[in-house]
Amino acid sequence: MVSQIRNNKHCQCPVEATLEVIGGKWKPIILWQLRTEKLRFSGLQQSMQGISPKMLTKQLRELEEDGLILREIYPEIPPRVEYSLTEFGKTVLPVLDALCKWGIEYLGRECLLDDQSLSDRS
Amino acid sequence: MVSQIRNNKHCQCPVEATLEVIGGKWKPIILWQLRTEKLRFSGLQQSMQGISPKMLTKQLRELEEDGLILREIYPEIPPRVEYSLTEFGKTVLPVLDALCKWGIEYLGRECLLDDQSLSDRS
DNA sequence: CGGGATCCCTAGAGATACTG
DNA sequence: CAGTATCTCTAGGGATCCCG
Repeated sequence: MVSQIRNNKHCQCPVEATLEVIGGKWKPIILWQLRTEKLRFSGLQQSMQGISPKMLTKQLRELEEDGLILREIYPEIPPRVEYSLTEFGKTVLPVLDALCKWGIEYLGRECLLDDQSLSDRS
Repeated sequence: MVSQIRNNKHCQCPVEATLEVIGGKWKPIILWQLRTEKLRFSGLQQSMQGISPKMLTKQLRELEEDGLILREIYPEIPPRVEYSLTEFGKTVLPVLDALCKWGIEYLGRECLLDDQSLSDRS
């Protein structure tokens, strides 16, 4: 798995390296959306208000390159592509969960995403 | 404490809101450096290879504005300013720890910072 | 449907020099 | 010492149009 990770030489700090993989404006949301179900490109685009197709493509390619998500192409007419979390991708969910919990507890942000399945938040 | 947080209207997702506060290239490192000791501006600058004074100032101001760090000014000649974590700032350490651990475990990054005091990493 | 290609454009980072 | 002030410059995001 590790071999699939982009080797960003400028990332020496593991925190920075992690943020390089799961951080940014869109990646946490993408990972969160894929947490429970496979989604198509158009499905993801709809669930992420305001993202352009170019940006969504870029984020998905990077997540795929890092081995977090799987891209399955069905050679149909019209074409269908489904994205899902890999087993490796699932290992970041607890980390996202930690970020989410701190945001809710200390920043008073409500979780606009589906907050039912935060692992064991009371 | 919460009232001290900048109200970024564009941050609805708590994960994004958290990353707004502790994310980026420099903030995790600053918080990490301050974890065990007060540091002066020059001390921080030395421990963070390559950061410009302008950028360091900006990051410190934002962290202060968000209530994570305390800025103490000693009216001496030459002037002395010391930065330290607030109690609120200490609450993010476990989150940083989670990011750090994932980076080390799954990205194979070594912790170049002082990795002794990662809470209870075996 | 699921993108790619192109153009544009500005926020923000670096470098350098200066100051109370 | 602990920062500002100024300038420059480019990576990266939005908008638009096109393609297999």
